[in-house]
Amino acid sequence: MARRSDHAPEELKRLALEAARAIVTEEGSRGLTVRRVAERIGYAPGTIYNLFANLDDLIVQVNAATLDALAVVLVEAAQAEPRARPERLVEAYFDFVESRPRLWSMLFEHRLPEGEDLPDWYRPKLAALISLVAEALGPLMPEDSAVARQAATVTMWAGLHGISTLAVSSKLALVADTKPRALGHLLVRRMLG
Amino acid sequence: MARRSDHAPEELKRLALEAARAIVTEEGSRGLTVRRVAERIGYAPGTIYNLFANLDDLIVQVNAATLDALAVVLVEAAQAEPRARPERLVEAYFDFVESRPRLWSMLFEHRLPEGEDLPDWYRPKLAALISLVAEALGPLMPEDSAVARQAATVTMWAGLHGISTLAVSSKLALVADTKPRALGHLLVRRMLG
DNA sequence: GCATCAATTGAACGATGTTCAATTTCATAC
DNA sequence: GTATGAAATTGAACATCGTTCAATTGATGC
Repeated sequence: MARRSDHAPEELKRLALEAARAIVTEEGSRGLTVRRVAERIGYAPGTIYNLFANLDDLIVQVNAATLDALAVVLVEAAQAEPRARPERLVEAYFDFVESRPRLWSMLFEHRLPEGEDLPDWYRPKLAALISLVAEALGPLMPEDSAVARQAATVTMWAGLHGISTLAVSSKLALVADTKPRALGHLLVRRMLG
Repeated sequence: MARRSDHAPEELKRLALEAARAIVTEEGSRGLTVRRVAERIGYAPGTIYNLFANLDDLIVQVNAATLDALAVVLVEAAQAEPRARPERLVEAYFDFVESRPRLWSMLFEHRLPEGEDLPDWYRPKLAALISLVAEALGPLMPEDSAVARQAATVTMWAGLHGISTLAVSSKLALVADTKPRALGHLLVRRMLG
């Protein structure tokens, strides 16, 4: 049984990504295998390789979707009036992380094979996220030059990232009794002067 | 051929950890397998399971050693006169990360199987690191309560962690042309008010 | 020298990512 | 309707992985 026009090729890819997302959500990235994804969508393992170069490619695409979802959430938080934005952004960020801890883990813990780089289409996604925050917080930042504002934004972003990944891997709770979210607010408050 | 008194049991464990460390240093955590470690020390795969519960256990112990090495480096940096400490600590931190990027990656990217926690002896190692920084920077911090100082310290620590892991996975270079180290200094400067 | 015991082995198992020749289905042409 | 060709799908095969464990080996105590 080949060629099922059950699903157009694009549809099939969407199905596979959705299945992968579900597996990671339910049991973490360790449960994500090519065979499980195939089984879940009712195809043979080999079919996955028509849709993705390999398992790493599939993972990167799931991660990209997670990044997109984060962008949506942050865009909304950035609509708030300027002075409320820092709080809103931090809240939105941690709400997102806490609602998808396993997808979040995979997003930042997955490593490509040595020497392989993230695909070119990945960079704009990350850059868009940073720009979003930079523009939302720009009016509130003390620094004058655009370069300095960019540096401050990236630092905040990396800082939030650090807090959330340590929290998700339960390494933060080992050394702090303060909620991750509170540390995030502290960080942003200080970074904005 | 059994019982080689070539190596006492403790010595053998040390050898295995050193072999694992070398493999990760040379080719990253993806190259680390039980069979490769065994081969490298001239034993059969099964022997590794006399020394470690499983591969995850071995990895956690390599990671613990990395953490210990970081502590050594930071202790030295903390000897400086109080006002020079922030700079020195940040420099020492990034020197360390840049000198062992692959060990560093594994330290924070490795995940235990779902539901398994880090061993109990791991917590004090992390806590000691935080205390070290907290005590070194305490005199320079504007906050009054010990709780607030702890929160600020953890935030700095998590922030540096975020910056360095994004840098090591080359995600930072995608969005910032500022050197990670400079972002680290910026973060600490702001966090210390 | 013999028996005991623990360390060590390596074959075996199930599962993994990946490949690819063979098969099956669909669209098209007649 | 049927034949043809292209394309999608299959699933067996391969190498490798983590892990287990009965068998084997070497040292130790008597």
